[in-house]
Amino acid sequence: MGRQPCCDKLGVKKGPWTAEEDKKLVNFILTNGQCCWRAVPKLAGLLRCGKSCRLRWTNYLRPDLKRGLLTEAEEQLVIDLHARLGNRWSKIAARLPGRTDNEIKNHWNTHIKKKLIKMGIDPVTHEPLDKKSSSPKQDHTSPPQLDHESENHRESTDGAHVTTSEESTSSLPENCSSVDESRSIDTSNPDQDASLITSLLWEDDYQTVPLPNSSWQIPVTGDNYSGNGGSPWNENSTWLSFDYQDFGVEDFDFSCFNGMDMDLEMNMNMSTSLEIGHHQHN
DNA sequence: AAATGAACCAACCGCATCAAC
DNA sequence: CGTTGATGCGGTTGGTTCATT
Repeated sequence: MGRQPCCDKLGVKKGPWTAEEDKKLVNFILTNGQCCWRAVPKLAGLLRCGKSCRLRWTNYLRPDLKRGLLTEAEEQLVIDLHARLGNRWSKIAARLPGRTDNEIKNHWNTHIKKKLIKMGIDPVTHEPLDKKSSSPKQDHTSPPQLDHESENHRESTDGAHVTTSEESTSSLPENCSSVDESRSIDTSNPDQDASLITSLLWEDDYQTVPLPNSSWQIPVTGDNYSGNGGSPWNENSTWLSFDYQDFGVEDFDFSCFNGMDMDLEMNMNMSTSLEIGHHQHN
């Protein structure tokens, strides 16, 4: 007997989610908290595979998501993080509260990449393009030093992996040259806030900030969902074609998202204030 | 106003990893 | 310790929207 496919290909709906499906999924999760994703579609009455449900939730329905374009500060942060972590979008996303890996990945591919190229910076290595082309050692097929470094980071930054002391000591805050490079990428950028964010983030002992959904299985209990703007859903619920009160969960407590690490909250506050600061710049 | 191309983004797919047995 | 199943991640695709001609 072979391994079961992640979902029955037969009778599983694909493609864009309808408001009705969203509603079912959110309603189910808010009511039941987390159970295994594989079981979610069945229990929620959805003709989707669990994977699809998880993706929909994490990328779109999660209440702590920010919507809209990344701010300059966030963008700069993504660049800095990418210089260190490479294409590990989930790790990068973990440092940007309210942003998903998919969102960041998309933004990188559609905006930042082009921006960097325009600025003469290789989006893969984060080195100047002309420098790169003049370097006989490097070619585009073999990712240069930075990629090698990021391979090390892959080990040292991934909590699941055991790190050697050498790897971990050389991992992040100490080895800041690339950040300095990327900081100097755009000296005309009035938004030095991003550098501040980055440095503060690295000071944070480079502990991976847990994603909010790491704790979303905490049962829904409280009564302050309608809160004081604390719930990101308040501001952002407009992007949904329905109102969360439709679910009868107006008293839903987002305490499961309060489980977010203080870092995360700090970062959120920080980026919010930076955002404001940035707007004031403009 | 219509046609076309570019840009954007949600969603899918396949592989990797981890935990349970 | 190997196998299996669930979940997570990153690359990619395809549909939709926007801009240009």
